[in-house]
Amino acid sequence: MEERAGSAGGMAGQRREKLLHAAVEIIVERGYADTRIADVAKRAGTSQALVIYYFETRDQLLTEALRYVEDRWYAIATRRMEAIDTSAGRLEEFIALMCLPEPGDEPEDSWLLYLDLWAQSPRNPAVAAIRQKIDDHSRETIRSLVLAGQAAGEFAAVDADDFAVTLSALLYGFVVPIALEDLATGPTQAFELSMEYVSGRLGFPWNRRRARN
Amino acid sequence: MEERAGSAGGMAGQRREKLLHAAVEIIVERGYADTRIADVAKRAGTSQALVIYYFETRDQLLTEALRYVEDRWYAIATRRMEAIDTSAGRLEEFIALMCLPEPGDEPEDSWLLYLDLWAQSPRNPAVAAIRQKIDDHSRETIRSLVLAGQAAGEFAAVDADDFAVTLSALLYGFVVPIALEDLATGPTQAFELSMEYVSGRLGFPWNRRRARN
DNA sequence: AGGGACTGACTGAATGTTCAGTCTAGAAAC
DNA sequence: GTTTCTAGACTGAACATTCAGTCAGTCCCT
Repeated sequence: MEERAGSAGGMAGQRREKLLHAAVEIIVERGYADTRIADVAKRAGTSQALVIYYFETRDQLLTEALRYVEDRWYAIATRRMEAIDTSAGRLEEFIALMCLPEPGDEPEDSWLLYLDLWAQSPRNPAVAAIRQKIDDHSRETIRSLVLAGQAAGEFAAVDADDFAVTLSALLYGFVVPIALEDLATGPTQAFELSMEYVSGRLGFPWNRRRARN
Repeated sequence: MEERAGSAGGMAGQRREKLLHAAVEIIVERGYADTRIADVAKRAGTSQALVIYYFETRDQLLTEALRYVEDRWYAIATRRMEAIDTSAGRLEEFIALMCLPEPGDEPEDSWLLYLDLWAQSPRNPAVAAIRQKIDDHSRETIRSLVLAGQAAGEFAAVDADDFAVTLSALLYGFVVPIALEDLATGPTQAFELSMEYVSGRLGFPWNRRRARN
């Protein structure tokens, strides 16, 4: 153990984040319902009691872990999209982020987390709130992208709300087979079919390029 | 390890089905992971030991319950679709069955089951197989409907496979908010947006009617 | 009588949470 | 500058409960 814990804030904050990171890993491996405090503690190299010391209850640990993932995902997504200047390009990036797993992905980016998120939602209000926020965020991202693209003359005049609801559903529908590695609907196919729908509906040109390393 | 207990006998068969029915109810109420043998036994009015007597393990009980639901759903769907004579009408019925919950619905028709099905799939091969079968079945249903409609001149010439994959994803994407009663994407909206996509893509006329008794 | 359907009582293995402290770093007191 | 004190970080060991699965035996039909 190199570091001593004393200094207020700094050390404790790091410890907290390490626990969250460990929790996410275990959730992906064992599933939300089968994630034990003991597993998380062992993965983080500490005691069970410490986990409770930081999070009070198992439930709070797990829900905070989900929030942690969600916040990180959108932070990355926002940064990546802002680096692109056309609405069509941004929308394509958004779709790629959802459909195409990337080589250096952390386990915490696994879509498996979303399946657990959905399954826990009906009986866990805290989880349900996280899911609602993610879904709203997704729809709003698409909606504002469409409006911006229409204002810039890139996109045809479709109802932005209806389009957002539909595309969001389509993408989450693809999340299931992608997360479960269903051979019948691979990431590339999901990406291309999504782009075909989007470009067709919004009336901008798009052709299968992007080998996505 | 022989055959399952009394799969042929009258009384035993009924008992078995009652247990499955109870299991489905409990899964919908408490969630797959939190479904206890004791809950199922109590709901069915028998003892825990009897449940094990019929199903050997908790896992077999739960996976068989999922199979039971799936079989019943498709039996009903097939019957309903066969009562309609146009491909467009059949497709509409299929979409309605997926999007619009009906008044007299048994709890076992709840889409909540699907969320659990997906969440269990990554770590439970038996569940994964059921999910795969359901998904394949869904895609194949759509695909053959499209081919039939094209042969009859009802539908435009789209790639039936791509269309099936896309529509299947869209519908399952709508299943999430419908099951979770997300106000942002209600059943009626999901149905109408799905039909708009389908009619637009396949090139047949459709207008918002159907009050769905 | 015999066999299948069925049960109450039990067990052993988890597992979330509590608890009674230990240890350390720095502040306060001297 | 040394000692004392304090608060927070952290832990090992229990505790209390929950559950899947076992077992010895009962009931009932033929």
